[in-house]
Parts: sequence; C-alpha cells; structure tokens
Amino acid sequence: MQSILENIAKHVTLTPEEQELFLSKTETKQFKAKTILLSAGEVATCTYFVNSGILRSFNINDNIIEHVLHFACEGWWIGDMYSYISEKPGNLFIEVLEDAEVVIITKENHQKLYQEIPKLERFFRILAENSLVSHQERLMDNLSLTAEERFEKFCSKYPTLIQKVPQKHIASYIGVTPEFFSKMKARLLKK
Amino acid sequence: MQSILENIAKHVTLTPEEQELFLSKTETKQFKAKTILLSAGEVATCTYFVNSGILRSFNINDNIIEHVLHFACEGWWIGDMYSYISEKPGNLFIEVLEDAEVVIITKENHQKLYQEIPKLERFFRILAENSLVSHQERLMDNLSLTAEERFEKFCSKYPTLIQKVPQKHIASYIGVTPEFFSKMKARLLKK
DNA sequence: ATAATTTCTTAATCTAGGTTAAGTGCTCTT
DNA sequence: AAGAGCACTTAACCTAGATTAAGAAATTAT
Repeated sequence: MQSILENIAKHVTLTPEEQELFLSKTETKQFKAKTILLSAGEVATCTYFVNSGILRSFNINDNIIEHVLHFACEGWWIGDMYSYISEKPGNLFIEVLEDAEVVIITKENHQKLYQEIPKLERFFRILAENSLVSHQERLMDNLSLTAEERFEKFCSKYPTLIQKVPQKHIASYIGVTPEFFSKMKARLLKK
Repeated sequence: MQSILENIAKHVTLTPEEQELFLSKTETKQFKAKTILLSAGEVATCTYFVNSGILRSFNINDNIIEHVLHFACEGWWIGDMYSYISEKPGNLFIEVLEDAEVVIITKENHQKLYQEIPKLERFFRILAENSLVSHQERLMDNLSLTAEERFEKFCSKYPTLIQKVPQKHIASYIGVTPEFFSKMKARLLKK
C-alpha cells in the first residue's frame, strides 16, 4: 500500500517534522462500499486520498443519467475540485465502490498546511498539472476516437479496474450506454 | 489590455523587485496571424501568455482532422502542458489566429523563477487548478449535452470569440463537423 | 480588379451509438 | 432457499451527427 507521505515524496521532500505535521492535519477513515462521501448540491469541504479500495466521482443530469468523471483506487486523489476551490455547491457525487480506507484533508487544514509547509504548493501544483494533462488527453480522445478505441485505451491504462468495477460505470466513463458497451464488448470478443 | 503582472496579481502579491525579476525572465513578441508557435512532434519548451490577439491549440489525428483543445485571447495562458512537463514530443499545434502579442516564458526560466520566487508555485497551482476545473466541466458537457447545448454554452462563455474566429474552429471545439455546425446554426436562427 | 484559396451552406445519404423492451443471470437479503 | 434487486445481454428500431459532394460567399493574394 502506498502511503500519502510516499505519494508526496514523489514530488517534494518533507522533513520528518513536516511529515508529522502533515499527518496531524489529516484524518484516516474506513468506509463501506456504497457510502456516499459527497453529494451534488453540497459544498466540498474535503479532498480525499485513497489508501485502499475504490471510489468514483460522477454527476447526474436531469434525465437521471450518471456520468463518471473519475475513478480513484490505491494511491489516487479524488474530490470535487470545482466546489472545493470555489466553495460553492458542486455537481459531483463521490461514492465508495469497494470498501475503502481514505485519508481526508479538510480545506481549512489544507490552507493551514500551505502556510506552514510552503513546499506543498509545489506538490499540489504538480498534482494539478498532471491531472490537467490527463483530462486534456481524455477530452481529445472523446473528440477523436471511437468508443471502441476509447475502451481499448481504458483497458491498457487501468487494467486492474476492469475486473473490479461494474461495467456500466466503465461504459459511463468512456461515454456510451451500458447496452452499447455490452454489444461492443461482444463484438470485440469475437475477434 | 491586461498585463501579465496584473494576471499574477489576481492570485499572489509580488514585490516591485520580484515583478522586475519576473519580467526579466520573459520575452514579449509580436506574431502575425497563421504563425505556428509549436508543432506536434516538437518538445514544448515555452509557455505563452497572450497580451493581445487570439491563439489556438489543436491536434490532428491520422485522418487529417483537426481538434481544437483551446482558444486563448487577451489575458489567457496557452501551451502544451503534456509536452512541457514531460519534456517529450507533444501532439499539439499552437497557431496564431489573429495578429498577437505574446509573452513567452521558457521552461528553463520558469524553473529559475520557481526557485527565486517560491510564491509563483502558488500562482501556477491556482492556474492549473482553475484550468482543471474548466476541463472537467467541458468533459462532462461533452458526455451529457447535445451539440446544440454545447454551442449555447460556448456562446455565453466566450461571446467575443464567436465573431472573431472562423466557425469551423468553433465547430471543432464543441466537437462537431463544420457541416453539421452550419446546419445547426441555421436551425437555431429560425427559432 | 481578378484570380485563387478558404470558408460556409445546403442537401442527400449513411452510421455509430442511443432507446426501448424483454429476458437472463447474479448476489444480496431475510 | 426463495424472492428482490441489481447487472448484464440481446435484438429491433431510431436519431444525432458524420460523410460526401457541389455550389455560394467571403478573404487573400497578385
């Protein structure tokens, strides 16, 4: 299991005291599958780091159709960035898909940490930049690839997720209906 | 015209000396429309801030079809973040659509600036986070809205761009062919 | 001004993926 | 272990948007 300190150490070096301080501003909790950590309409007051298990973020449009924005498993961060930084009600739900242990940082503590450990500005800058890059890539993929190509890309990028999460969520992530996904999968298996 | 220092001042406060230092690490250039600042296959060594004029970033897939990732006019940043941070050849082109004045920061100078003015980590963190939020929103819009709805959203978000850039680029940005865009526009005008 | 190139429009035809609906197999419950 | 939900599949039919092609309008270059 990758700890949150190891995750930070990928990009910046904290002293033992800083590490201590950092952990003191976090809280680690266990959640059962199906727990909703955040609902649309609420203001996101926390950011989450996944120690184990799987979470997803998604929105629901008027027609009661869900769209998965993001999956997060071991070693990934997840949250509603829009709501978190604007402090306005967001559109995202965050749900536990598989029993999980999650490190929680409140925005209040996050701000204090920025003051006390300015190096963390760098860490979260790099985190945001990397996330931006992968969202840009996904955007371009949605514009230029077929559903089949997006699925293949998903498989090679997140091989572990395919067995673990209900395939309707993967269908939603790549942007097709569960019915079409099923048809497409059958077609691919024939090859 | 919004200067780059005003842009920075939105999120962090630089002393006069820091402002001086910052500007000394940038270069301001004029470019004629149609100039290509970056081509796919090249490593992006610079980030750009637009003083005036309009730029766009786009990729081209095998079929010679362009997809617009981003427009940037006065007061906006633009670049190929993937290539810039990974230092690998990128997929994006950056092109001048309307005669422009652009502030250029090389990656080398950017890194020096981070060392000399650590506050800039914070600025670029906030910049990346905001950009991330708008990419996430666009992603979800592409998954859940019709072309017509995406176009209406584009109009209300970037009203000035509509008159200024060729509509085929707007079609590409919202993810439809120029032909369909034209048909859709005619349909909307009838209402 | 005129030619050349690009952009935009219109229209006919096509298709990837959506919708609706019914049925099958899971895995939780209790 | 029997039922109640879910998750998945299959199939018929439908539609938003793509493709192809041709002409009109606008820009740009000479």
